Amino acid sequence: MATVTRFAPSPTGYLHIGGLRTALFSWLWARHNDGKFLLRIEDTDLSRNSQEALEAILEAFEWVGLDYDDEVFYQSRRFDIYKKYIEQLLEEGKAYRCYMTKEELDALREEQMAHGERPRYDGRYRDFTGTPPAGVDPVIRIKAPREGTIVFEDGIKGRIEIDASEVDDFIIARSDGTPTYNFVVAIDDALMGLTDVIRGDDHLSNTPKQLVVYEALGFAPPKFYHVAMIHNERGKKLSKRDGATDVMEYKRQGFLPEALLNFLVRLGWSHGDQEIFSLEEMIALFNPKDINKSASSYNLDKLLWLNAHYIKNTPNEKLTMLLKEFDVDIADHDKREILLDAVKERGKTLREIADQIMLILEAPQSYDAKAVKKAFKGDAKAILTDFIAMLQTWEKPLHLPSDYHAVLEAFVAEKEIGFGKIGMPLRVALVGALTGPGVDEMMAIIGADETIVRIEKAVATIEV
RNA sequence: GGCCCCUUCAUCUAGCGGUUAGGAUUCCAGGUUUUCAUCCUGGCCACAGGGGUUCGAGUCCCCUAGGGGUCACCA
Repeated sequence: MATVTRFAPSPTGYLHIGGLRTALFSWLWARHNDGKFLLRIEDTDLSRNSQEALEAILEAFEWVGLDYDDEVFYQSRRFDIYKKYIEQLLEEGKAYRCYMTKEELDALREEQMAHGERPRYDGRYRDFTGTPPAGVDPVIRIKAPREGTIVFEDGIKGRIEIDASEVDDFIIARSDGTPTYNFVVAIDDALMGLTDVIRGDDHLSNTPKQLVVYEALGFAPPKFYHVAMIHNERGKKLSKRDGATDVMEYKRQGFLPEALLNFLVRLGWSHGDQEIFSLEEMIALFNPKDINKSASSYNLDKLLWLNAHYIKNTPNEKLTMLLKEFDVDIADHDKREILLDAVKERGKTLREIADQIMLILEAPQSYDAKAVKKAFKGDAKAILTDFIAMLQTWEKPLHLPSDYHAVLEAFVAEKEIGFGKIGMPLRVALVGALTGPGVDEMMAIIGADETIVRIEKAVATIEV
């Protein structure tokens, strides 16, 4: 039997990073087995859905490159299917109408709480045969087993046993006739042919309910894998206050999708000591049996490290394209390769790379005070002035970093000075700071004319 | 609170009865780099606690503590 997995978000907000991880696990497992990965939109609560949320989720999927098979399933378009099964259960006596109003239910709950009991439906209409109260639109409840245990073998947590008393006759259709979550999930998972359901372990307590539905309908349940949550750096549930939880926020911050996926796949899953995984390797090596039982904490440093790694290994052509999102267009720059090679190992995000590029391409507006103090001293002014002269009278071509390097070498030889004597003030003159790529590379990138302009401008600021 | 799940360095993790408890990120120290970054080398740092079982326990069992999840006419 071919593996079928799914991701089933409700369109109530953006795609959460935790959701992406379970989606990734499901996707990997389907691809690993040459199976299917399906996308199902859980929009049965008509009042909470939004089109924007749905589009945001699909956009995020596209960005990270997770593709899904078949059409997208929308639960809101499958109400007649659910209705059929509700009627079937009603006829078979496996479900029943409950005429308790919301108010009565609330009152019952309060009373139970007051007695220190667990709030729970008391089953008062389970075997009701009398005349229903007038003016009440009933909900429909499913008959859950009254004794025994509900058992299933979780692919990650192992054997899970829940006492039947923990599962009450839960509502499968609201008083307006719309079906509820645990009911439709079970039906769809069965009808869509799911073999493996990989989801967050916040669903662990839903599983017994869904198994009640499987049982009532005579469906064979899939294999369940409940993945522990991702916590924040303080071990609490990941929330908006912990920084980015929206997948698309990572794009905006300059992360590469392959870095994000690599980061997420290692949160709760591992393959020996391996840290770097290409998508192909993930597909080849992933197996849900290797998923960890325990919750993991989000760790930005590691993501940043991975992102830097992937940026370093991204071809310049692709980098050029990606950088356009960050207002850097160097597609037509004749020293593009030198520029990117010089810069791609100096930033952890595309945004940082973009900043580095602009730092080189644009003449400095100001000079870092510390750098000035360190570099523009002694005979720096005279040295820079003489260097301009040498550049202007240089006879050989000036294109590559090596060409400029030759000038530099000739200069220090003639002046009988150390490299640092010219290197430091030159660096500050070019970019206003004592950091960045080699000065010969920077000169090659901006060209001899611009180099001279920048040095002249710097020289003018040096007193003495 | 009931029920369920979880517990190895600060963090992600390896381990599947016998290991100097390994790797990665962070941090620190060197090296490379005229700077910065990269890169390389080295270092610091962990089996939550207590009982068992066993010749032997991070690994198996029990208890305690801590953390998390869930208890809707939401999904």
